[in-house]
Amino acid sequence: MVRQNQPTVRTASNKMPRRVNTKLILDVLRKHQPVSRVDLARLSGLQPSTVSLIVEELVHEHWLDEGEFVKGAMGRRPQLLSLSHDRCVIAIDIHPRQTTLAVVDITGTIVWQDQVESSPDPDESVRRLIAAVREVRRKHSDRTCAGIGICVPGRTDPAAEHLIFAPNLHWPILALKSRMQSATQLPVHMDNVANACALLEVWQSQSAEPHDLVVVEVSEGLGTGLYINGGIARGRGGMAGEFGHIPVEQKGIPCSCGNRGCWETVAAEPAAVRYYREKVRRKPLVSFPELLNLAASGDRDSISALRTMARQLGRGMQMIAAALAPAEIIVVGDCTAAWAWMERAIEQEFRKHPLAQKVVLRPCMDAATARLRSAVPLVLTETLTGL
Amino acid sequence: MVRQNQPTVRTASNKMPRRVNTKLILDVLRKHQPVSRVDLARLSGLQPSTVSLIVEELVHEHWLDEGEFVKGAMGRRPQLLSLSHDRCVIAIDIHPRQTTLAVVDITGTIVWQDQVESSPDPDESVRRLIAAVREVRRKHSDRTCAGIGICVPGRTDPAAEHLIFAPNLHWPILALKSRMQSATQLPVHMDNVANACALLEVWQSQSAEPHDLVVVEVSEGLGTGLYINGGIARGRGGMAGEFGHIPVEQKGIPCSCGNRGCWETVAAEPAAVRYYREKVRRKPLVSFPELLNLAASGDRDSISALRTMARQLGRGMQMIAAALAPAEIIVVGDCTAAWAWMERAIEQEFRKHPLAQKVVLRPCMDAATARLRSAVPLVLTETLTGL
DNA sequence: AGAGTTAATTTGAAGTTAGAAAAATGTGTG
DNA sequence: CACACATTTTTCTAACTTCAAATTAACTCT
Repeated sequence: MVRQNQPTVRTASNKMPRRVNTKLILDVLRKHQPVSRVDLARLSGLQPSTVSLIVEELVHEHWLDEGEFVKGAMGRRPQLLSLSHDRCVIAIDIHPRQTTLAVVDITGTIVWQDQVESSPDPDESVRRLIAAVREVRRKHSDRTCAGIGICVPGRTDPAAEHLIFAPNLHWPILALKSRMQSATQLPVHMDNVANACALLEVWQSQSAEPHDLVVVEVSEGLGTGLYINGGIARGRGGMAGEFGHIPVEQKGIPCSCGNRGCWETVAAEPAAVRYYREKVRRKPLVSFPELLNLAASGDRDSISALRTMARQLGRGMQMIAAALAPAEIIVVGDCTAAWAWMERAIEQEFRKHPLAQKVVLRPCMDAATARLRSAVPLVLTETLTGL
Repeated sequence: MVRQNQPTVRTASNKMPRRVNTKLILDVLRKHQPVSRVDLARLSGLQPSTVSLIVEELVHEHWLDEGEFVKGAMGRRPQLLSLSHDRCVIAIDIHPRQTTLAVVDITGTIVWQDQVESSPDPDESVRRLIAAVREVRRKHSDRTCAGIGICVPGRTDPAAEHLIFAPNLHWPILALKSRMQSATQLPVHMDNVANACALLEVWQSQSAEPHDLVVVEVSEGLGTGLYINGGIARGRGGMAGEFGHIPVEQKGIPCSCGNRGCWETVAAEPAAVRYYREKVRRKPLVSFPELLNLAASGDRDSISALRTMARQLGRGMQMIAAALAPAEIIVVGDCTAAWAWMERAIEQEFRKHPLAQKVVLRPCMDAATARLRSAVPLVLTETLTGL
């Protein structure tokens, strides 16, 4: 006799096919829009009749817009369908020195964006953020908001309820997600930069079936977002992806994690600053952004420091390539601004490993908007599978 | 106008809920058998009526056996259901020095097993294997065979059609899968030891929802099977899991991959043999099995060599813990016979890493039968989702 | 013997898709 | 300008599903 009563959600009801097929239609549409119903049927493998039913529903719910009739050869003219600019999500990008609020429609277009000033008092910061979101919703009340996507630096807990580790962030965000959720009555999804960017990359990918990819986020620390088997690998306690804390130097310098010689200690921003100071005679105190500026102005020592960092990045990425054989490794972070100087060094070192030959290695372009646009998959991947 | 006609299988028909729920029922049953229909409903979250329909089907197709009526307190007596011993799979375990053929029923019981002698001629070996399978099917024709699961040392190609890398194996198995498939008209699934064992561990797991886990296979080389996000992580070209080829020594000895100082060079069987030879004055040529025997007879030097290997294993597993945060790391291989001597060393080294604290580290017990029993999930995970 | 209890089945309603047929909406042609 | 033909889209029916409620089955207790 079994008495447990777990409210399992693993069961499939007779509504499941509709959920799956709706997601499928939207996926195909995202990659091929604008597209007609027949082509949607051809591309998805569904029957035209089924496509029509689903499309009707989606148009009615403002996911899709019916467009022009295409003048073609013979026969009835197909009507083009596109993702509606009416549906949007609210994006919140929390960055060490600034917080950005934006409205992004489901096509990925940033409709509106602005900074939100944070306060020294974390609680006040959250209040301001909530107020700003309310304001934005009112201003854009003509659009249907699908939810809120929050992109944070640092680690979130398994359920992405709280921010549990955010060294750079000077205001620890306690229960931001739940407070936002109850204040706005919208679905709120929060995740760290690396995971969010990984989701965005998959979302934007043109390939039919998603392949595994890894996002390496370089900042004060080194974080990775692992997209494996159709989802973000979270691991126990949401701690997966700490390649940055794999030791790579036998007698390295101490790391924040308590260990010594972690990859993070030789390949993140502080390491580049350190390399610079070791080179220059009059040891100046420079921040990483300043280092980037120096490099941009042609300063040799700073470029050299960035190259050293790049080599160390490439070296660590060998581990990622060997461990996971992802199709792509994508670098995110301020350092991508210096990609021109780093590319050769990082490539040279990375490709030394026999298992690194076929991995595409590239920077995430336009990182600032990427963090905002990532709110779309952040919200929709769950919203769509959930209903 | 779109002209592509990909025969996509991503669509959901109205039969999909049945597939999903059937799999769910079997999953719950596997973990709680014997169990009644009502309890199945409670545990799965499905309605009793739905459970009855699915159970009826499963009984009819010989997946389930109806058992006794339980004498309980009041009310109509529930009828117990169990996995049928009637359904079985054929397991083929290809091991460096021997190939084992077995009949395993879906409960995991090994019904019959025997060795198949291999020939110096690979082609002849395949023919003998096929003949042996035919013989076994005739002998066990009273059972319904769900398919064939082949467990191989070495790497298979992405579609697991061919064996592409099997250094230890002296007969390269060309197209074993397809030849077996056409010869027997049964679904054939082939995978390497680490992946197969990972699937088995998940299959046997008593926890409700599967957690990520990693199987480390120690033999001549070091291979891993990564179970992440509900499936084996394969990566591009099926090359995921090569933690063994991550460099861990700055100036290590050359590795078969072309690199130097890979984890594999310091923690696999040849490394243990090397450590032994470095210790002993009269350098004797011993194989790893001989080393294990020496250790079993109390020989200090061999035990010391195994301990050194164990420390190196623990060291490399830190990488796995940091990278993936799996709930478990499971060691497979002949060396598990020496676990008594290795455990402390491996634990001590492994737990040094701050991210390795919560990972369960253990050997796979009864590895020989594990390789055979893994044929069940190897065949059924796809068979069940496929229909 | 009858009330109470629990398990399993039956029945009807509602949601889905597939597939065929029909309708809509064009072009080309005599 | 009627009419055949082409192509897209919708309509309609059959077949499957699950769910929820009602019913039946089988047993215990008083």
